[in-house]
Amino acid sequence: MSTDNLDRTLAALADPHRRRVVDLLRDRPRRAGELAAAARISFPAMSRHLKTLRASGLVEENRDEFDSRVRIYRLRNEPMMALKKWLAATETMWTRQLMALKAHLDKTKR
Amino acid sequence: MSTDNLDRTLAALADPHRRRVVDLLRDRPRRAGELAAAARISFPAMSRHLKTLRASGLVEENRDEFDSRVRIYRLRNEPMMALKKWLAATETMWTRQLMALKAHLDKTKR
DNA sequence: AACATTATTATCAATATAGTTAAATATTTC
DNA sequence: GAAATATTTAACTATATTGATAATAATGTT
Repeated sequence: MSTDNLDRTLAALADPHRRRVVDLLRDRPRRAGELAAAARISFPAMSRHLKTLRASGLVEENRDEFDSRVRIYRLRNEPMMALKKWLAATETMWTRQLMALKAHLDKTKR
Repeated sequence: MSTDNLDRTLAALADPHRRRVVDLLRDRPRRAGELAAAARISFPAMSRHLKTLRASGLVEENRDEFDSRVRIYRLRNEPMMALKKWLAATETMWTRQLMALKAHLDKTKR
């Protein structure tokens, strides 16, 4: 089965460390090293998680304007919006079912 | 890092076959065999995917009322709602940032 | 230029995931 | 009760993921 963008978003979010990163980036953009320290894993491990997150489009990277050794990661909202949209479809289903149930009950009552 | 419920939900949804199942179950509850056929994978493979989905709480299983050999799977909404809630937190962030930007622009204009 | 800092890529071992076929379980049908 | 049906569990293989340490790359500092 082909792996579309939503798949990669969900796969990226499935890992606890990566979800932690997303949660941290919600507050503000942060440097790679800061994220590694916060997640209590090695720099290389975090680096690969960030790569995964970047590939999914969930985060973007920019060099610090004063020290280009430093890479600042920040959240992108597009993948989240896509996920939200997919979730909305599920909700539509529930609404539909509730309406069907209501219709049924109304009919039975008659 | 501990694997909480949201992690398991996301991990379950990360697999394309399992997302396909969720999409199929949106229409209506279906039997295990029907899902395997629709996803073009073997019964055992589907069975394990369903087990994963059940463990995450995304689906529930019930025997068919007329033929108890048949197992009917249907969607549960609770994990989806939890996911939606988590997503909402991210959106809050964007709103906050936009408001901050607006405040900044207002100040600069003055 | 030499050294320090920030982060990534390479390599390897451990673990997890997913698929397949064969066997087992439970239930219905004849 | 023997055969058929629906599904799961077992056993095994192939592939992917993740983490750690060592090596590399790029930039900044003295």
